[in-house]
Amino acid sequence: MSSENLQITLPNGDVLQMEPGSTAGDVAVAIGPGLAKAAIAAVIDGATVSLGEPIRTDAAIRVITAKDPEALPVLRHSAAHVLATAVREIQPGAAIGFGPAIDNGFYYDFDVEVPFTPEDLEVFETKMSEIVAEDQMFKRRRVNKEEARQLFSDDPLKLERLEEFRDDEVITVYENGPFLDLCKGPHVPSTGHLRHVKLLSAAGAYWRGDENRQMLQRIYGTAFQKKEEMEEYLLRLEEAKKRDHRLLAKELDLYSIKEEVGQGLVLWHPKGAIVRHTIEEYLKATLLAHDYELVYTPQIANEELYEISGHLEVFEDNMFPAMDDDGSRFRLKPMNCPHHFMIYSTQTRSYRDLPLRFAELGTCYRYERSGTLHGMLRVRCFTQDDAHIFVRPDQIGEEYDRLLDLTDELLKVFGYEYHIALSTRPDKAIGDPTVYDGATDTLRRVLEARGMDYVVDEGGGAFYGPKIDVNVVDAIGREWQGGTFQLDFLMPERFGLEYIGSDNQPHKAVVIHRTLLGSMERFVGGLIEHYRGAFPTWLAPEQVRLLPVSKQWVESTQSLADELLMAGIRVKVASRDTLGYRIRESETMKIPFMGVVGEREASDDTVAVRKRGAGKKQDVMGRSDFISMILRDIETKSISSPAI
RNA sequence: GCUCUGGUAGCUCAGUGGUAGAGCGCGUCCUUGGUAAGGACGAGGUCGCGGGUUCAAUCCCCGCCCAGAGCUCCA
Repeated sequence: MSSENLQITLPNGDVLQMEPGSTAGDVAVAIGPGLAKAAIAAVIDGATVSLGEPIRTDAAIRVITAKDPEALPVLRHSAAHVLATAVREIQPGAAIGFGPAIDNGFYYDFDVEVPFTPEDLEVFETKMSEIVAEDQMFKRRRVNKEEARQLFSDDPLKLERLEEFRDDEVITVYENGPFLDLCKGPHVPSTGHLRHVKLLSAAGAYWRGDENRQMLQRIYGTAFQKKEEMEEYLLRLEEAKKRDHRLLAKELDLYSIKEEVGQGLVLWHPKGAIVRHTIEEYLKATLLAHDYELVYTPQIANEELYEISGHLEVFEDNMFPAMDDDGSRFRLKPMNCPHHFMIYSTQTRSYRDLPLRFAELGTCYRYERSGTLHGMLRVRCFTQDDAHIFVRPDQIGEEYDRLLDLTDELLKVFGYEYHIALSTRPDKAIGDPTVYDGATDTLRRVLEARGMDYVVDEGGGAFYGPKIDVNVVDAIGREWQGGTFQLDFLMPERFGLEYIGSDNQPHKAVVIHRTLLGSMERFVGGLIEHYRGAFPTWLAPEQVRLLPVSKQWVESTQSLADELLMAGIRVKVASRDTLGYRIRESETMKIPFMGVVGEREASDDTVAVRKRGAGKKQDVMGRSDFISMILRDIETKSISSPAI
């Protein structure tokens, strides 16, 4: 064997001569003992592989250590194997499904007779630490299909996957201790690397995500390189639990969902309603200032409308059943667009009229599957901050620019960061691909011109047009679905939405479906979690609570309350129970300002002001100063004070 | 919709094959308070709904309703 050495290019540009048959791990050793020790995996020509992977051709190689972002998924995937090893040790009959790394950890699916309990998870976790302590090597092996069939003869799920391989495809298996898995890898060198692993939950999951197939039992877990990272992640989970809008909303009396009314149907209590009302008023004022026109449309429509739109064909599963009226069939509207199109088509429109922007806080009804309902975030009746913008093709770019301006203006007010995603043409797209792609390029240019960071979801667009999505990032870094600006070439065809051009000929308008906040339900639900229930003053249901030190000072306190009310401030006087009790209650209810009035304050016309979250710290101030301070907070929609 | 878990006072939960408890909240009274829970007494329950087993069911069994976790992340 006298084949030539392999030319290995390292990230710093150095070229290493390696003997044929060398592995990625050998490269790490050749670079230095420190790296060899820290190495977890390697990237060969862009593909992440295990250190045991032989190098076949000249290649660019980068060795991955715990510090590299690629290391975490490798670690977690290996953790999934260790989990499967443990489960198999304890329940040898458990058939194994898939066990990938996922966003925040990993899972492994098992086909077992009896679902796992939390106690099972503890047992598995203990077993896993033993496997980690044994430091079993992850050994990679290439096999052909026939060998693989024999290796996995007891694992029907693996066999099913196996049969999907082409005969010429490379099939690899990974072995650690007693456990063997059909797996493309890569893996860490040995189980000893998995020092911080935790199992989190177990639940059913369909084999291959298909609800027509058998249900497997999925165990979720997570793994980290460092203990502190694990602790931080678990803390974040705790924090998210504390912010759950369903719990906070109960404590703060914002909304409820009653069985007697129906699943997924939100009852807005006075305190929740005032939050929503305040947002809606602000939103409508902002839209009018941005040259939108408000419209109102009914919540039902003749079914024929949805035949024209095509919803009946593609969306019927998500629509409530029809109501019959002497041969006409009516549907609760699942979206507002067809109604808005009908308004557009009441007149012959000129190219000079466009863009036309019809906005409505439109209440829609969708039949969501019961298992997907979730507090205010997924409901069956919701009010959408909806608008349909009718433009000429040459106006698309400018209109998207305006939409991005408006988004920025709104989301800043609520203290949200956001990410932008551009979705491009899918295979199933209708119409002329050059029109679709041309429009997509226009959107891309708008984003580029604004210097915005964005991700591209290739093929993620709807079949009728590309879109830009705005995902908001909340106070603890979670992403929520926010705005979406969807271009539509299809509905103008279906509804004959035209305008007369300067050439005196009719042309098809282009529709932009857009929502900025999404639905009021989801937006307010998200805000509750974002603010942890501590709404900024302009949104707080009760902005000020006034506390007379004793009944003696109720009258003086009430006169201050009257002044606040006159100024348009939401205020309550609380005079029962002890002062300490009332202060505690005000804090619990997350009221932004407390004002205490006793002998001193009553005599010199002041108030002792205590801000939410500020503890004992208080400012004694004149009553008019107090009012103007609160008004300033409301007018500026301040999100920084008082403490959230 | 499917799998699992749960449903007991307005809320959070304990409990038992012999028709039920706590804390908070609520009501009344006492206390008239100076910065995160003053005290006493009291009202409040078809133990989710329907059926079955049993002398007896809130508890055991079956069905249903509702809630929670999960059901995309592909060897």
